[in-house]
Amino acid sequence: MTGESDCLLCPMRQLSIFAGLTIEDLSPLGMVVEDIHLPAGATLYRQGENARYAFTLRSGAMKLSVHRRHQDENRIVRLLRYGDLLGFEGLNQARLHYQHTATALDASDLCLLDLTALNRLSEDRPKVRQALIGRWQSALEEAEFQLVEIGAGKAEACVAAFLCHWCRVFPDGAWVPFPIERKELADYLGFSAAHVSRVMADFKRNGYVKESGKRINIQYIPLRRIAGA
Amino acid sequence: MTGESDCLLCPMRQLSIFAGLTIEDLSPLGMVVEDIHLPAGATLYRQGENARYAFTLRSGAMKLSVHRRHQDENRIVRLLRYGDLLGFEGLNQARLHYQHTATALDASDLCLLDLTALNRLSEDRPKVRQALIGRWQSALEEAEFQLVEIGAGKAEACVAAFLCHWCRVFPDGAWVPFPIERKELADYLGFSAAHVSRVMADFKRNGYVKESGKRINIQYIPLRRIAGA
DNA sequence: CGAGTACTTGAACCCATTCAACTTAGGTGG
DNA sequence: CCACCTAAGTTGAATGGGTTCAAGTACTCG
Repeated sequence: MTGESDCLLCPMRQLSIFAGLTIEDLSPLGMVVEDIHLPAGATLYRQGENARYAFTLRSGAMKLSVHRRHQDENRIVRLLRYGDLLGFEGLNQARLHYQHTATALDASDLCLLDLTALNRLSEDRPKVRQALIGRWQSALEEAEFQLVEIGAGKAEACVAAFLCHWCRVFPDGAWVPFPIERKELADYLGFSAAHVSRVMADFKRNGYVKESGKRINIQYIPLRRIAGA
Repeated sequence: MTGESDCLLCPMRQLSIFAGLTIEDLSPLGMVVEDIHLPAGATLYRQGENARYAFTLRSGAMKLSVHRRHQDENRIVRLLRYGDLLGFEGLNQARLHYQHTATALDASDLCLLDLTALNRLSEDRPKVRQALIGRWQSALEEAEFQLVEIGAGKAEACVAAFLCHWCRVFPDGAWVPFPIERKELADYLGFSAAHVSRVMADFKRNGYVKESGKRINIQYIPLRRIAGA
C-alpha cells in the first residue's frame, strides 16, 4: 500500500511543487516522501482531523467535500486530478485540521509530504514558496470557477461548462477519464441527481457528448445556444 | 483623495498583514503606502487590468465581481470589510492582471501597497509571509463558504446563512453596517433581486431581522427550522 | 448468470423567475 | 422646509425549471 520513493526520479516532478529545483536543492533536504495507493471510494482524510501531511495526486482522481451543518447532503468543493496538491491547509499555522474530507473517485496514487518539512522547505527555497502560492491561487480560482460558471444559471449551462472545464487539459475530441457518478456530479453542481441525469441523457441524445465506461468524449457543445436560451 | 501615511501609526495595524512586526522590522523597508478614499459606487480596479498594487480596506465595504462570459449579469465573488486585503492575486507571479473588478459599496478608505515591495517584504519576513498565507487561506475559505452555505439550497436558508455570516464579527443583537442593495445581494447569492426582496421582507415581517438606513439588526433567525423545511 | 447498484424516465408539486405595477425612501432645488 | 423626482424596494400573477418520489432499465462485478 505504501512505500518510499525518490522525488528526483518522479515522472511528475515538472508538474509538482518541486518543479525547477535541481538535485542539489532537493537531495539534502531529507524529506521523506511516501507513496500511497487508494482504491476507488477510499477516504484519505476526514474534515476536522489533525493535518500533518499534504498529498500530491499522481494518478486517479479525488474529491474534497464538506459536511453541511444543517443538512444531510455533502457538498463537493473541489475535484482533483493528476498533479493537484491537497491537504495543504495545514501550511497555514492557524489551521491545524483538514477543512475537507478527501475521497478517491477512482483508484489513485499519491505521495505524502510532511507539512513541517514542507514548511521548512518553503522558507528556504523561493521556488517552492512560489509554487505553493501558485497552488493556493489555483485552488482559489477553481473555487471561483465553481461560483461563477456553475453556481448560477440553468442546469444545462452548468453541466456544459463543467464538462468543458473537466476536459480542458486534453486535446479536443479525446476520450477523457470521467470517474464521476451522477450523484457526485449533482453534489458538485448543486442540482439533484435526477436532473443531472436528465441533462446528461439529453446531451448524449443530441450527440453533444458520448460516454463509455468511465470515460467521456465531447463532440460539440453549443455553449452559445445553451447559455443564451 | 490620496496621501502618504505611516503604517506604524495605523490603528488597524494589529489586523493587518504587518501585525506582529516591530518598528525595527517596518521602518527601514521604505515601503511607500498611500491612502485612498473612494466614494460609494467607485471602481478601484477592473478585471484584466495590470496588477501593480494590493490594497487593505480600512473602512467601508467593497465587492469583488467578475464578468460572466456568456451572460450580461455580473457575479459577486467576495464581499470585503474592515481589515480585508484585496488585489493580491498579483503576488503570484503568473498572474499579472486583476482577476476581479473591485467596487466600493460604501464610502471606503484603503491603503495601497506596492506589490513588488510586498513581495520583497514577504521574502525577508516570515511573519509577513505567514500573514499573506493566512489571507490566501481566508479568501479560499470565504469562497468555500459561498459554495457550501449559499450556493445550494432554498433561498430562505441562503439569505439566513449569509446574514449570520455577515454579522458574525459583531456582538449578538448589534446594529451592523449593511451597505448592500437587494440587487447586489441577489448577485452574490445567485437569486433574482425580486426573490431576495421577498425573502428579506418576510424576515422583517416575522421579526427575524430589522433594517434601518444602511444598517441591519438580527433579532433571531430560526436556522434550524428554515434549513429543515 | 444473478444481484445489486447506478442510471433513466415520468408525473405532480414547488420554488424561483420574470415582468410589470405600485410603494417607499432619499436627495435636490425651489 | 417642503415638494418633487428618481432610484430602490415591494408585491402580484403567470410561467418555467428543478425537485421529489417512484418505477423501470441498464450496468457491472462476482
